[in-house]
Amino acid sequence: MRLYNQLTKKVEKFTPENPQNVKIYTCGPTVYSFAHIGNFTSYIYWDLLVRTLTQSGYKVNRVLNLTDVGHLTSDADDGEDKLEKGARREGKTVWEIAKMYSDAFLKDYRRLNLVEPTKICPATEYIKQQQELVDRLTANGYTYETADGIYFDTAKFEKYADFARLDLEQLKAGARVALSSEKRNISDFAVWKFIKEGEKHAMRWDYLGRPGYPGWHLECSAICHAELGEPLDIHTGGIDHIPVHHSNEIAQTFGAYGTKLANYWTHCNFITIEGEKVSKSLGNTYTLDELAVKGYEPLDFKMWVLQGHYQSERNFSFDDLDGAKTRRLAWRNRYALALQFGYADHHDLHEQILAATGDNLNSPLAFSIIDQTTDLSKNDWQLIDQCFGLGLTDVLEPSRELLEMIAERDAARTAKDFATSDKLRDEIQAHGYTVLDTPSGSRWQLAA
RNA sequence: GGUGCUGUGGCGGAGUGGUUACGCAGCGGUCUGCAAAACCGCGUACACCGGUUCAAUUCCGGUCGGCACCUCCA
Repeated sequence: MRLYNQLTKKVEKFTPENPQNVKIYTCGPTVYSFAHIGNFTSYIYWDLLVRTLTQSGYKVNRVLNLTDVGHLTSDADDGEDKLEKGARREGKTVWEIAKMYSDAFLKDYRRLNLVEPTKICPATEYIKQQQELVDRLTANGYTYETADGIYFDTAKFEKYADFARLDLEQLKAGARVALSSEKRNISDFAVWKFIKEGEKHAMRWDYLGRPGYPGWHLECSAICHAELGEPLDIHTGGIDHIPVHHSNEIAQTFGAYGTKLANYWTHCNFITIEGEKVSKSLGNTYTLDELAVKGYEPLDFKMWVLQGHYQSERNFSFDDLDGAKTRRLAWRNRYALALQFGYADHHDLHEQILAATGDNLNSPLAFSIIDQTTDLSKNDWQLIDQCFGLGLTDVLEPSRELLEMIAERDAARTAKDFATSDKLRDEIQAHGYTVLDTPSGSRWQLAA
């Protein structure tokens, strides 16, 4: 198994600390609105990662967090809390908002046939651990206090800029957010925010004798420490996390525990939609439900995602999605034929697929192998489903009545009674199946 | 301004110093009562300019594009 590692900026051989307990942490969603296809792109690629590791014989122990704590929409002091905003918009409490969107996320997660994490951790269930982390940072001399919170002093962690190759001087020049007057360095970040008297903030916890809430980077370090322990084998996320979120996680964990957070850091690229960046304000993104309305199953979308490589920029378009949908239907029908013809197993298929996916998750190459191998067996397709989770083998076989109808049509056709034969074919089609006439008799397929 | 990624046939998308990627769409053929499917075949792709080399889409240098992140974001 080879994997790109952001720590070294190159593809490396993957060697876990313990093959029987490969520790993976995935930065999860902030649950303040419905997750869209851009969000799910990353979880689909991490599903591929987990499946590839499992297929390679590793035992995966994976934690996914849910950011259900409200955080500021920007670093500016007057920024608005996303959950609070969502709650006001929908006339619900912040807790109801978090619950509702967490449930929606997990429902979509399952619709995409994504392997369940070993544990899913809502950040609000780890407040004590986050406070303890701040305690340790303070005890170790990494923090300072301002009027609005407790900040991490990034100047105290000399390797801060290395991970993202940040140029802190230049960052200052190009920053689009004004430097808070009390921050010592442009890259310093809040680990704990105070709630001022009279300030509305529904989610609040007492800390150091006053109400407040955790900074938005804190939860990942705290949950990793509590649930997995450092070093993790792999920490995943989107490329947007590299410069800020993950740099901060690394700094916090080192500051609190003196340890390396993870051995491998891997990030997926962002997709654009019809040539534009995914943006909620542009309203150019889609949820799985919105795709379903247009006639695409969640797994058709997953097929589209896996046709590309996780590190490349993809542009989503419906023309492309049509292609992925067609290809997936063709695969399901190849499975249907495998059921009816009973092809022999291809014993080297597993090895061939792993040679591709094990090489930095090259799913497009794996797919080409599947297309080039004819007459795949039932078992082969089941293996492919284990590798990619595309729901190819949950094909619903025709009922006994339908099979009889197919046989009846075949008989009519052999007797050259084409009127009856064609009528039966239409009826069968109405039930969602297409009939194929092969030299060895009629076979069924799923209708498009 | 900084950092990183990227430029492959109609579209998407792997890969490689010299031999078919693959998929979708299209075209032709075999088969077929018709249709469908399946199978076979077809398109003279690798941004541009130099360099290295017997040979470069593949390595090196430069030019010109495109994109993302640096702000909550996967």
